[in-house]
Amino acid sequence: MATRMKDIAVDLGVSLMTVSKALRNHSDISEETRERVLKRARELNYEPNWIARSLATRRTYMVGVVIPDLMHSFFAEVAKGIARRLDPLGYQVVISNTDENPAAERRQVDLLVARHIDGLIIATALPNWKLNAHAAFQAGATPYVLVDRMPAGLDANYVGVRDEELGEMATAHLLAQGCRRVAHLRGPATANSTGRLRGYKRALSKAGVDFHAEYVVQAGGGDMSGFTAMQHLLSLPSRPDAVFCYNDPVAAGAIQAVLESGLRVPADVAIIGAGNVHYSDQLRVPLSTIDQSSGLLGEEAAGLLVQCIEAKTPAKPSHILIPPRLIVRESSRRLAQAVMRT
Amino acid sequence: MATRMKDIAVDLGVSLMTVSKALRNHSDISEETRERVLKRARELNYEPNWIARSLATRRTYMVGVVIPDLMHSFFAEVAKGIARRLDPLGYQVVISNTDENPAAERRQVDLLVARHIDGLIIATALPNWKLNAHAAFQAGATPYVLVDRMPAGLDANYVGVRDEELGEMATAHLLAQGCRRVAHLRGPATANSTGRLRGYKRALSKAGVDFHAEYVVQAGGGDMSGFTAMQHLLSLPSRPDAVFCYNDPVAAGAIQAVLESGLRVPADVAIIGAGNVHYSDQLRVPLSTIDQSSGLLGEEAAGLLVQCIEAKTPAKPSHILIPPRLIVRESSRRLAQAVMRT
DNA sequence: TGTAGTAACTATAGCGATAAAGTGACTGAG
DNA sequence: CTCAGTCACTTTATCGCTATAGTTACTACA
Repeated sequence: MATRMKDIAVDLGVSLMTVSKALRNHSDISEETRERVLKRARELNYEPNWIARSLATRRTYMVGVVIPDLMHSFFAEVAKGIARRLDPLGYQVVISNTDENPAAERRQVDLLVARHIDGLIIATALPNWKLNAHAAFQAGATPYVLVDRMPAGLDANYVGVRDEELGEMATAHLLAQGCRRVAHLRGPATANSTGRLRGYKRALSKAGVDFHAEYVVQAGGGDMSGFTAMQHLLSLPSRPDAVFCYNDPVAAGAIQAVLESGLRVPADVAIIGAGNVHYSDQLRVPLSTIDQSSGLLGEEAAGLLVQCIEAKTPAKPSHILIPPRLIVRESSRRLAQAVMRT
Repeated sequence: MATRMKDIAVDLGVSLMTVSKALRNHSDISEETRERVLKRARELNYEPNWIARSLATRRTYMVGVVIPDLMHSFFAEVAKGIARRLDPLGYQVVISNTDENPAAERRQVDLLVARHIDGLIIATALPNWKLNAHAAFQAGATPYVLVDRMPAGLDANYVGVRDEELGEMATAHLLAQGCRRVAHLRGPATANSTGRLRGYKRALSKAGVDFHAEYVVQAGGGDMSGFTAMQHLLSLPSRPDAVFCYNDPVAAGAIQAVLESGLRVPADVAIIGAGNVHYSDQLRVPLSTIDQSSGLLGEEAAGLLVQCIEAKTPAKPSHILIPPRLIVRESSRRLAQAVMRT
């Protein structure tokens, strides 16, 4: 069996507590004894049993991460960012997948809270964070931070991208390419999607281009929805010459729809997405996108969460917003100077 | 604070053990008392404290999963398969990323074992599983299962694909398209890569095509390595007209190299990969590939692991091999009948 | 009628740590 | 010389649960 503190204690003829304190650099122990304990611990290959420790301290040094889709490289990158930040601090990251399913999300959150994780980072699939959405949070005060997705009507710790700025940046880029019939495939009814839509409108108005309601079509978030939504746009009497898509998967679906209809990207329809998922540059038409610094997002979320965990008193929710970055590739490049601009 | 068994016990005027047994459906308890306990537990919203339980039972119901790259959708899918199988059994899955780095892998495995996980599933980044590779396994007898990657010189529980069959299938397909100068971008020096290479050779010999050593080039495993390795192949005096790539990322890199050199895929060079990663059909040229049933792989590995965990006596290692499946897309389709063949 | 046997609980010890309070030997100020 | 004040430990009490060994009543059988 593994060595326990007691073994070291008996071995050294001291009390168990002396060992415990020595190992944790407690001030109560003489330099000499500490050395003896540390030495023997190393020799016996002692490893603290964190289960016992957790029971006594009520800390598990585990952090839960709940994301809608592991397969979406954006979230995988967020998760890696989180781990990168938390690993050196001794936290173990536990990732759960919800497949964009609110019920699954609730279940996973409950499971993690029941596991007594110290904190939670969530990219939620819930469009609005109704009271009672996550029962676990009412009772236990497990600290949590939201990333990327900001559900409507909630004030919580949040780390995300400036959505309005993102929408404006993407749209302005398309306008700068000379496109005038710029459409938008918007996402689900979340604060993010609404923010991006606002940015889209603002860019149009700044450029003095009229807003046409039929140019804004709802797409879910996956490539299939992008495909069908794009088909709809293509069927309009006055077909758009550019589309700002809610995210990269939607954009990938949109490109497919355009190509299948016999039109060209970007010559006939310029397209830009958002998220800069890692295969975007290998698509049939390398995809222009707005980078959301997914790794950084994760790191910031982790940092904020640790703050909350270690704070004695629960501070009021804070928001960290990261600026978007335009990445121009082939799918939206119509003018030579566009290359320069980036 | 959360309700404890003791609260229920006092509340009901029975002993703590009665509650404990009742909640675990122990035979020792009368139907009537059990009902009373269950009812009160529900009312008080009791949730067992698994940390305490773990301390007493020496089981955590956590399973570690160590993979080389979360961003690679193949592994993300394996992880999802594992979770799909383990979740209903009450296990929590803890995923760790190693970035293909052997040292990181060792560290992650140690961390997980120190966490007292019940078992481990590893897609290793170690080419050969030297003695002492994972110190954790010498001492503690944490059961583990390897997936996908089979390091050389080891007999352990393993779940993977029939590599030789995979290599033969891919190569035979390219030959069937009429290609005769079929090259192979092989992976690192692992049993998998070697198996695929054997399959490649066998297909050639079965078709009566001579084997040319210069047609086999080492590529790491990522798209960059595929890109440079392909450039090398293109510079050969007798340039290949088809390439079987170790995996999809390598194939994606290879396609890029071919296109950049001004040649066409598949007209000038047909390409096939392996793994069927989820964006393969959205690449510049939709990629033919060999599907490895990644989700199934994960499920099987999880099933095998649970068997090991629950076995009283450690059984001898078993191997589960899954047959590969050919998926023909544009990157290798030269003949009309190829469409029929699939 | 006495002895087993069973059903249904209860009591006692841990699991491997930590927190908080206690103890004895010195030290030093008044 | 005395008494409070450190220093360096040791003791005791949990943390919340489980395993194992009692402990009562009853029931049953010869």
